[in-house]
Amino acid sequence: MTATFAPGECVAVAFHPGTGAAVVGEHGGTAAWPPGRADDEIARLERSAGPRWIWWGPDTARALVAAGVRPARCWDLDAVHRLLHGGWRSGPARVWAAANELDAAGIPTIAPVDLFHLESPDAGEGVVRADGHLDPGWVEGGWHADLECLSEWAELALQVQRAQDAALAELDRRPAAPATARAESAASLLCAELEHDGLPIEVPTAEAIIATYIGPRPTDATDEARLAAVRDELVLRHLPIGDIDLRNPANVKSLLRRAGIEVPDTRAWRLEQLRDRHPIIEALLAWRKAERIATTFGYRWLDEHVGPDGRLRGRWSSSDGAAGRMTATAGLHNLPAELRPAVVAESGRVFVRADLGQIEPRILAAVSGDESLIAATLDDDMYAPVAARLGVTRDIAKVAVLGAMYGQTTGQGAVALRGLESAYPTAMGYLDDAARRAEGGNDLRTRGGRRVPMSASTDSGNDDGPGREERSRAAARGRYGRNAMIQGAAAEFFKTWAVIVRARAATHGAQIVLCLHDELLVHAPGDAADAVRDIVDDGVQEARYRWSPGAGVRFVADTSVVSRWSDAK
DNA sequence: TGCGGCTATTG
DNA sequence: CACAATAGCCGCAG
Repeated sequence: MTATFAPGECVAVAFHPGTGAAVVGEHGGTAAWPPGRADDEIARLERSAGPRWIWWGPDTARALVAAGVRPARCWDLDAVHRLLHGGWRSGPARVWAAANELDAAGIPTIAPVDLFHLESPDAGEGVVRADGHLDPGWVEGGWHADLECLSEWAELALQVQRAQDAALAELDRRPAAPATARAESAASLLCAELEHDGLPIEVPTAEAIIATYIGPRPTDATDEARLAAVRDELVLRHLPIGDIDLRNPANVKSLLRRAGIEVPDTRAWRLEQLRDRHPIIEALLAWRKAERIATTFGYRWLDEHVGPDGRLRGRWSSSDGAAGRMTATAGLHNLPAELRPAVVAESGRVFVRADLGQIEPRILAAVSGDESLIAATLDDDMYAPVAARLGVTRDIAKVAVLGAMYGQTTGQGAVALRGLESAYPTAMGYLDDAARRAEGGNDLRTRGGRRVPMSASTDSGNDDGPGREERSRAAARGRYGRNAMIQGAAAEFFKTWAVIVRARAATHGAQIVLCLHDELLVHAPGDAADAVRDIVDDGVQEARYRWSPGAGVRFVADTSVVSRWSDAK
């Protein structure tokens, strides 16, 4: 039997490669297919109805991408749960509990002994227990015991989606929250694709760059240790004293003391100012650079994370951390600039690279609604009008604005901060308000509706009242909360942009291969370069409208078409 | 073995 | 060295 689904209808899907797939539409249509047919039927439904697929979380997205299905629209219960409730903890049991207003502390777990005879859910009890929680056996794998279970799992997903929909609609003064939930869902799917596709790397080029720091690839562990000792010697020969481990900061301090140099720590920026005091400083800085490559971005890193197809792959999360930025492992978010020449588009393809200009101050203007600051965003360089208004240099204006968003209270920016307060009282008031609430341990919510929990982080352990410790912690919470409102909203804007680009670039055979907080790298067929470039640029304006309809803030992107990542900018 | 401190890299 | 992140090595407690 074949169920029909209306175009754009919400259709929950439970999918497991070994079991098959079950779908349940919001208007009651259902279908289920065994493993052999599931992939094709889902792809067919995607083409015919183009539903908004509802699924429990990233595992389903990964399974679909692995099966070759790349849906256009989705609703990721896990991603929306993290948006609504904050933090990183999620998973079906928590998502279900939150949607049904159950205490997460009451979530049942499987006793360890039961793990050994876990075949199918208890016959006596259904998926929803008497206390309202999901049966842990179902959560741990029972949901894909057979097609019948998949159908029930999909039906439950549909129920959670309705609850989330209602919760989003009730968010006070945040009309963009439902749009943010959709963007966050698509971003989660994008993460599954980023994991699958990887970032194109020219391995011989990467090896050549690594070799300039630490020489050719060691033949074995002994050789590796020998080469490391040779590097150590280049530093230690400047001050031949016994038993110094350069990897131990305390040892380095005493080494420098022999050269008559006393430092509170041995960070590079501090050592750089002491370059002319002793030649060992220069040698030590070079050693640090090489050590970094050897341990973190060397041959082992290449072997572990670059596949035989020349793609660098890491684990992606669509909304980790404080304010919901995307995160990635395997060095995808902190690749040293020196290695970027190794990021090369494949033959016949190009990179369309774009970054959002001055995204955080523009976001500040948008979320605060400060008319004067909004006016400043009309400039390509919004620090210029701010500097003119304050009567300071552009550099001072920039430091002051960034300092206001980070919570800086000392240094050069602090003086100009008073100027900001009188010139842009609405924007500064917005930041101060966020900081005050965070200091008091009150939860925050970003423009797009992401909850930033502060209450959980207020535990101060053993302290005797409001002493210096507690005041310092409160101040740290204030800076954290102040910044989370900006960084979090910027992350929402970025993801909205990214998923628009993802959808439109796909029709040209192009894929996003890197997301970097305010920067996109799209791997596109050479003859689609101009089209994708337009998609990226137009996408910024589309994102501005979707994320914040009606606001007069101008957002800008710097876009270029290159073969090598490092050729941009 | 796990965790905090230090260090380096990025936006 | 403000805000965020990942990741490596070291010393120290258990």
